[in-house]
Amino acid sequence: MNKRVTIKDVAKMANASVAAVSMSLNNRPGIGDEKRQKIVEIAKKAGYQPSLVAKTLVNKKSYLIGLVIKDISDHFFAELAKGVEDSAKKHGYSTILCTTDGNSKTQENYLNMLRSRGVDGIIISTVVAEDPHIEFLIDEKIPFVCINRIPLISSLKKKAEYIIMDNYSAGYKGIEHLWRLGHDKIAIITGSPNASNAIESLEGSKAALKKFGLKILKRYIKAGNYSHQEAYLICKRLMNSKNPPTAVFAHDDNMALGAREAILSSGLEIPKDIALMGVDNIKIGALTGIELTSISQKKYEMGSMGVKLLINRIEERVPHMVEKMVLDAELVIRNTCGYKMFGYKR
Amino acid sequence: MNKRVTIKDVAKMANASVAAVSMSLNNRPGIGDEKRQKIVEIAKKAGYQPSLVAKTLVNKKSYLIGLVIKDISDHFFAELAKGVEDSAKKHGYSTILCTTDGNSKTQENYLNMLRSRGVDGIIISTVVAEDPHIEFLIDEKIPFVCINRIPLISSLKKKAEYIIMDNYSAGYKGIEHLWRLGHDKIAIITGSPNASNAIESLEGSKAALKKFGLKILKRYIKAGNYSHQEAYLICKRLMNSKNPPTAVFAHDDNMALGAREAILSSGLEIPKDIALMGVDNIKIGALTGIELTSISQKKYEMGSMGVKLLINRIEERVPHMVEKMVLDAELVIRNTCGYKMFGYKR
DNA sequence: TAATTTAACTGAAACGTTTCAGTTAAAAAT
DNA sequence: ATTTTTAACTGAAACGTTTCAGTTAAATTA
Repeated sequence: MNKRVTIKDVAKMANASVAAVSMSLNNRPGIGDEKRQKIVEIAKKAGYQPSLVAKTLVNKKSYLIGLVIKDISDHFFAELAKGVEDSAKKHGYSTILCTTDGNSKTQENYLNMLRSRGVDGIIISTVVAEDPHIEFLIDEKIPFVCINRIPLISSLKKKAEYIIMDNYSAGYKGIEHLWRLGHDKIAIITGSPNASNAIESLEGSKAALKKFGLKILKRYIKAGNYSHQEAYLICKRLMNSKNPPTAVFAHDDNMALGAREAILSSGLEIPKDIALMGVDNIKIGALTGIELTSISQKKYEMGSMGVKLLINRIEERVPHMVEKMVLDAELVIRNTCGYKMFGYKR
Repeated sequence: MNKRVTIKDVAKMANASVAAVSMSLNNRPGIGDEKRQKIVEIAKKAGYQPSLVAKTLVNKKSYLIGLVIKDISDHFFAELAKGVEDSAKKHGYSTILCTTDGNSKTQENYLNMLRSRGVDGIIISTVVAEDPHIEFLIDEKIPFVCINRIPLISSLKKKAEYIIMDNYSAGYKGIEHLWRLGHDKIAIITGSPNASNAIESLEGSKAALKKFGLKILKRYIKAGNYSHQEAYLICKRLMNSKNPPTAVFAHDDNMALGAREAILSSGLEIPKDIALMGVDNIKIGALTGIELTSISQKKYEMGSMGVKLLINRIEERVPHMVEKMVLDAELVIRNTCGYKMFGYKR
């Protein structure tokens, strides 16, 4: 940092009091038009820029929000982050980027840091089902909104504000689609077992399996932790097993893409030999030659809506209530399941 | 923000002076071991967390860096951001994410904001060739490092620290590869005409064209502004022109992917009917069925190295010199140019 | 014209830290 | 036993703002 020109400096230049300068620059009443204009002008000429850190200290308002995600290079989070940043910018807030890489300790450190920096609120999409850190946010009365994942402990869930997709329904719809296409041997690659979205998707999928009279087989249900690489390995193993599935439903597009590599490298064709389906509807899924059937998640919108909620809460303009939004899970049919080629069988 | 427990509070609890507490907690000398321990313990018990904003104000050190990029949902920037954030975290800094969407006014606003927030330094990858804002960073002595793009005004270029790829060479190598594969009608989709990387890539490409005796034709050289959609449109037009190219070299993978959609939608096959090449080597280029030949950019490394340089500069550990790194442009051959199928013709 | 209201302006405290110059008391040196 | 040195500790100023209680002077009222 540098020898900045401070409010004192302009006070001296304008020979006015520090208070007068502050009032002038912030359009507060209590100062004559003439003097105000003079001060404003002098401040401008001197290149005065207020110190947001000093302001933050006295106003107890930082215009800063924290964004806590797993990995910014993941397409899902990148879109989400874009929504967050755009909306924050529009409302006059800045965004501190915190990526945890799924590490709970890192998340804790970040949460502490954000609090120390006096952020006005937090957008968090890394909470796990029984997250030990969320309580701290509530205790400290730091506004926050969960995106995509929520705490599952009911006392916390009640108090938390969130925007999520209807994951149960997503999990259900995927299986339904595959089943109607004629598949009976459907493998599922789930997310992290401690993430609410993964848990609920799986429940939805299981419910559908049951509904359609399909067995819930351990060997067809594998945890992929939202990792491309992991999904690749799992799928590879699945392909080589004695009774390989005819369809794989990955509960995340990145994993679906990993599975795709495994399938293709086995010489199989999609969807002719095997159906593949993901969740999230990331952009690259639409590329010609990929054309991944998926379940749409409104990533950008979740981000931008998220900060809107957050700011409502921060500025308490809106009569306070804990907002909970669950967005519809919408099937987007492309080419990896074969609907367009073969149609529904049942 | 909230009723936090401050240093005063713990001073009272420990009945010690505020100074004593500060010294204890920061491991400064001048306080007895016994008292220090007692204070540390009490602080911990009370859940004391220092206010980084107060610290910043007095220390004139924020442990904050600004990251200024165009678009976080762009794979290139997302990887870069990951490198930046990881490295910042490792060094104890936090990252403020600023996305400009290519808007110069937005960039200016962000730069001012960052200064007002007292960031210790800035990573910026949105400077244009004749950027009017860079000078301000130099004047204010705010450490910054440019990534991927630099100011081209020589007085500024001299003073700026940066990490870039050898874009000239990238532009050259792409044409060379295509030429050796037998192509004479090569279209180029360039980046933004005011970005140094685009300018230099184009120069490299032109030099190669010349070298190999090819004409530099206006109708084959189009500015795509790093936009997928724009490149799609351009390529579509190219395909429909009376004398369509047999190869297109997009100076960015996103644009290459846009071009790819255009080509494929015309019923042409890659690389059989037309060759396609990009720059950046983004991850999805490696997906089976895409397999885009490209020029590798070390995105993550540029980001992490960038903050390393920045922090050296900030903390002035390293004898000060203006660092300039230009990374090799390395051709990564996949399937969109036909090398593996046909080999070099010349 | 004197008393009162109002508007313009200022000084100083406060926000939560660090640090510097002092003060006190114990330890070391004479 | 007195002086000197050292160590432990404290009060207050400073960082750059905002705000509140006062002060001054001009404008209004009686």
